[in-house]
Amino acid sequence: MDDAAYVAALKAMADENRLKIISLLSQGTLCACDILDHFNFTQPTLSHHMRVLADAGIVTSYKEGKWKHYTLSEDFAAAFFQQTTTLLSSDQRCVCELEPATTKEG
Amino acid sequence: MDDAAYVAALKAMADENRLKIISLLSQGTLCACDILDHFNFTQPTLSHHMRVLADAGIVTSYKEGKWKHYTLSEDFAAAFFQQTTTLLSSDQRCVCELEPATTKEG
DNA sequence: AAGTCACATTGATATTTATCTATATGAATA
DNA sequence: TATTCATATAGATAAATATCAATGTGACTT
Repeated sequence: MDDAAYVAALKAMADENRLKIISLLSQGTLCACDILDHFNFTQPTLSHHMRVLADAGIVTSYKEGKWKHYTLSEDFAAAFFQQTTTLLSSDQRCVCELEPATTKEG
Repeated sequence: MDDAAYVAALKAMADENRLKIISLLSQGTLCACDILDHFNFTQPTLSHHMRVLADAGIVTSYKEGKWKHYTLSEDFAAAFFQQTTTLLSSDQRCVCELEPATTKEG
């Protein structure tokens, strides 16, 4: 997981409903319809949230007939902890040495 | 850190610029003007970002004359790791037992 | 083949938010 | 006291996004 993927993961997690989905999936695999039962938003909204989580690499999925099953990514937790540790530890590569994204006018 | 505070922390972290600010502060205390040197956005924008980080409990600050110094919260890292561990572990309190926020019709 | 079920996509809307310019505040300084 | 410096606040704008209703798609069922 690189920095961009870490930001994407944080963005995906930074939503009450998606956090609850992650919490549900930490118990085991669920199909979309079972996840939907725990919420009051509509099916397209769940579809949106699941896509965000999948794009961020937090969940994986497979189809079985009509159903789509979602599982927490095996690697996600370890990679996320790793990146968070790097971020918050003082011995990381020092970002202060990096240039701003574009040059300021002098 | 409760669930609401955890979401707030994730929202605050889910921004490239604020992540970089956190990374800078992991090296030690900095005043706002020193942080600003590493970015190309304006001073009011930094002020906004620092407020978000402070409101989320990620940074603390104190004034010294004209300067405002920012430091990573001492407790934040441990609390964040704790919450993340709880979220991703399968032996958490099962969210699936919780009711949806409002009752569905039917 | 027609219908139903599970899920995805489209297009619209409302809210949030990152950013800016302009200005205010408050402390140091000349 | 007038100025300058560091930071905050206000107000505006543009982009992102969470949500919905409507519809499409693909698989199973009858």
